[in-house]
Amino acid sequence: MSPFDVNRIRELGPATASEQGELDSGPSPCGACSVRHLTFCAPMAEDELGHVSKIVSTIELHPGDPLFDEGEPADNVYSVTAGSVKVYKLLPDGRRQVIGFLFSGDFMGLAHNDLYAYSAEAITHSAVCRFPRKKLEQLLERFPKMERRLLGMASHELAVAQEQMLLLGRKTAKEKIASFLLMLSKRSEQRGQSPNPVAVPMSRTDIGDYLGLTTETVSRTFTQLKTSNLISLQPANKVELTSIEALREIAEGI
Amino acid sequence: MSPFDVNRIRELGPATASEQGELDSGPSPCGACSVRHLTFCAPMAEDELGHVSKIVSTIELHPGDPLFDEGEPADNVYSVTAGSVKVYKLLPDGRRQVIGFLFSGDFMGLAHNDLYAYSAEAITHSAVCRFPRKKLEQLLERFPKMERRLLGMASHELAVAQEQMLLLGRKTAKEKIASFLLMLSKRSEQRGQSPNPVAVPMSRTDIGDYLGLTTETVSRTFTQLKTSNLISLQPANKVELTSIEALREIAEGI
DNA sequence: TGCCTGCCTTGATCTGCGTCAACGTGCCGG
DNA sequence: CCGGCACGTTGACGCAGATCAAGGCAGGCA
Repeated sequence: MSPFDVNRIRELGPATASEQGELDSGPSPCGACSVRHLTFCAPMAEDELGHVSKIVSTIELHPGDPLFDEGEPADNVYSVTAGSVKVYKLLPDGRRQVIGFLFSGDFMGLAHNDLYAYSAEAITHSAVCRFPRKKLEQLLERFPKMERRLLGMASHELAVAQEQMLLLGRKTAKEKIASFLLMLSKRSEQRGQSPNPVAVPMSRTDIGDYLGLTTETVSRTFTQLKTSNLISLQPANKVELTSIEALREIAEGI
Repeated sequence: MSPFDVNRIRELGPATASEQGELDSGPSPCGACSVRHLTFCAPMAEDELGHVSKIVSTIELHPGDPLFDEGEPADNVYSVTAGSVKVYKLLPDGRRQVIGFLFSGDFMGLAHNDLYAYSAEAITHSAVCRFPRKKLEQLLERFPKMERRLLGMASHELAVAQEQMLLLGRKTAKEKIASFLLMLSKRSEQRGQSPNPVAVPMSRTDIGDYLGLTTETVSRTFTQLKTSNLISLQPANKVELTSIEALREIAEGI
């Protein structure tokens, strides 16, 4: 049975998902959350988790399900506990920029004004925890260590965003794809999942919109890396990185 | 006398600079800091500023002066109090991405690991406050409201970075330049300086490295906007935005 | 005053990636 | 089992912006 099987999700209590990052659901006993160490809830002590459980609700998402849209009132903050979510911005004529792929532990919706600055949509079968913004702010006020954790995560996000600016502004298509695969692999490893072969759950279009390329160029570049024996495409959207070192050199423009 | 005249800086006490954003310097009586409302020190009460003054030192920078380099130990956090600073990342072969232009109130150096993720260098004659990281962390622990302010500023930075990803990944040269000028104008206004004509203190090369373009393309695009009577170039690196509305439509890709 | 140097502008040409088009492939429902 | 549809791949061609090259212009200095 796949860890993402819907029936299994229904069977699971909210926090019994294994370290593979499966779905939480149900009325949120945070105490059993298997990915808590990855989230902004990490610094909370066991006996404080009740305060978190009290304000959180869990949401199950299926591929393509929207979570919120750019411009809506930012009433909630979300934390991904399983699966994968993409966040993106649109131009009026439909041009799209994916600004991030989110996995277990990542949060979204921390708006600096009162509107979401981007839209969010599930890529795979996923689970997220929803925190009403006002209540979360009260919680942060009471638990500064949680606020500190959030600041640490935000400044990490910022560093990731800056790295992405370098990629978008100055790297070639080949360098972009190599960087992207290495990033996915590294993040997969950080979550305790296989870094190689790495799961690539998003479509070519999503990848293109993340890297500032078209789907055709993404496809051609995958083919090129495959032909150079740097990667090999495997079933179920897995990609094997045949030579991580060579990929790293390409990614850095060496 | 120009507000950036070196002699004037020497004359100024550290906090007597006017609302125009002139240079602070000297042994930092934060109480007189004219841009405090823009910085992460904003939430501190008058009678708490001594704690800040005690750990801060002010630094004067001349055009081209480096402040720190990518990869160095991130021992300090900096807050810009006057002038303009650029932060950038390099690829091994010298390709450069400017990831931000900083003005009064902006901070830098909040690294998520222990190394700076980018380099910083003064564009114009500038002043920055230096906070030893460890001591700042102690201060944040004691004053959660300061940490909250920093979180707010970091999440604002994040939103700006995401907007920049949209620009880098999906906008044309003309849209990039229009967006850039409007951003400079807006930020100038936020600091209480003239939004129009707007000061453009950075070189064409810096602009290109910020927008993912070459200097030639930046120059040509300025010429094109000038020819279309949307902007006019004025002395002292000022640019008048002749039709903000038209520029906004271009910037949004309408 | 005149030279030098750094920055900006402009022109000619090239090219990486986008665009347009066709086709392959796998999944799902009837 | 078959048709339809979404997604991925491949090919031919075009173009926005890069590259290469040549001046222009203003400020600093002897």
